[in-house]
Amino acid sequence: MPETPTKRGAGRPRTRVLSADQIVDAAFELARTAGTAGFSMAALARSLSVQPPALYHYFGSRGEVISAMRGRLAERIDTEGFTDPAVPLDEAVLRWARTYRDAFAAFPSGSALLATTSIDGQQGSVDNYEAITVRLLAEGWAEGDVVDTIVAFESFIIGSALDAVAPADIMSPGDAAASVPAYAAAEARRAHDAAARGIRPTDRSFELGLRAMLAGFRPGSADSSTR
Amino acid sequence: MPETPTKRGAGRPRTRVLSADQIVDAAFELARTAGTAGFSMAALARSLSVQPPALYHYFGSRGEVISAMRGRLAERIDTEGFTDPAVPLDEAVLRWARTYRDAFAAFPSGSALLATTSIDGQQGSVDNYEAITVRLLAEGWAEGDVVDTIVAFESFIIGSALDAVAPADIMSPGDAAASVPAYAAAEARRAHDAAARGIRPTDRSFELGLRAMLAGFRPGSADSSTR
DNA sequence: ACCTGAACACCGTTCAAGT
DNA sequence: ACCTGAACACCGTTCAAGT
Repeated sequence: MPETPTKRGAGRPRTRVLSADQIVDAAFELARTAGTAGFSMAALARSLSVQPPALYHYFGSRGEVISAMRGRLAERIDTEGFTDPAVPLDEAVLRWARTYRDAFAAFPSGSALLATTSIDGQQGSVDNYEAITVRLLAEGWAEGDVVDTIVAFESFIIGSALDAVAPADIMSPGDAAASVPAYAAAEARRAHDAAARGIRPTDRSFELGLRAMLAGFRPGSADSSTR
Repeated sequence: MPETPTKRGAGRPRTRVLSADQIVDAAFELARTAGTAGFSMAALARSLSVQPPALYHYFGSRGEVISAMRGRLAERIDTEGFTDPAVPLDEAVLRWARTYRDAFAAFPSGSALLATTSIDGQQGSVDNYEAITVRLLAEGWAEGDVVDTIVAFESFIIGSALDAVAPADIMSPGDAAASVPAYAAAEARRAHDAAARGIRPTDRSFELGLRAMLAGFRPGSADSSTR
């Protein structure tokens, strides 16, 4: 939807029409309204009332736009609990994991892209990793277990973010309910319990899994599982 | 690459050229060789030496082809441990989770697609859920926790499958190493330890996280975390 | 029924303009 | 420097053919 129907002719405009930040803003808005399938450079350009090639002055490719979106999301992840000794480790992890999942669940295709795109050089992400590493070492983690612990939590968080943006009925047995009575009953119960609590089923799965990982991950817990 | 350069004219061929199974076979081969970006109906048709519209006689859309691939992968997930009382629960979960991750890590874009596509009506998947549900109930799980437990494990597994297909250096601090000394050292240690064990770092993260979840998830463990 | 060929409405990206 | 317009090589999907 062009906000101003004034036709821009060819040539450099007198005043700058775009900015990298503005493009990223519009990209989030587009991802929210158009979804993963509708997320294209052409649609992004339309939402900004410019021609697609104009975007390439600010970003070298579609991938770079997505990478910039990822950087924005990373800013919303709260890792401050790790550097504050007054915050217990469990609490720090809970805050980190919840803000992490929320940030990426807000960008439907973000989780998958995040998970498969290299962090390399993304200064923000790396700073977060440093804070977590320092804290885990202080809590007694073996140096060789620190990154594996972070990756295991991130895998759970990213998988949970994907689940959070999945269709609400993704776990429903549908027409097959009659042939899987125990599962169908458990699934109905889950939906009912979540509704009674005023949350989504996916939210409780996340909290449950997160606490299980917290309970299972203790310093040295890796020793027995090393093969 | 056309295997036979014989030009097929218009009209129904005397003998059937395609089959649904054959298309799915070719789709896996294409996903393997061309990756997510190169996975298109046009490329799939080329690999089968047919024109793209021919595929639509067997599958209604690109999404249906992917759904069929997902069905194939689901067949490779081992849930037999859950129905065999001689197999301890932990062992059953380990087998299930490992075969699950391996199956989807073999199909790069599969994990993200799996996670965001409804299971609804997929008979194979639902049968697996029934077996797991029956076992968890027998082990003392509350009915209201069963599906959340399954979803939490699946979130971890899918996130881990994404990590397994990510670039090997995804956790490397790269140029930022100097500014994050503790993390850089821990990351180098992780890479070194994995190499010494003859495995990939991502494999150990998976095993570590899986065992943490197993240790943390016990019947009734949800009670204290319900909010 | 099962394929080709033509067609439609899209893409991402490049590049020569114009100011 | 920063935009438009034209162009290229692709897409997914539909539909009218042909046998």
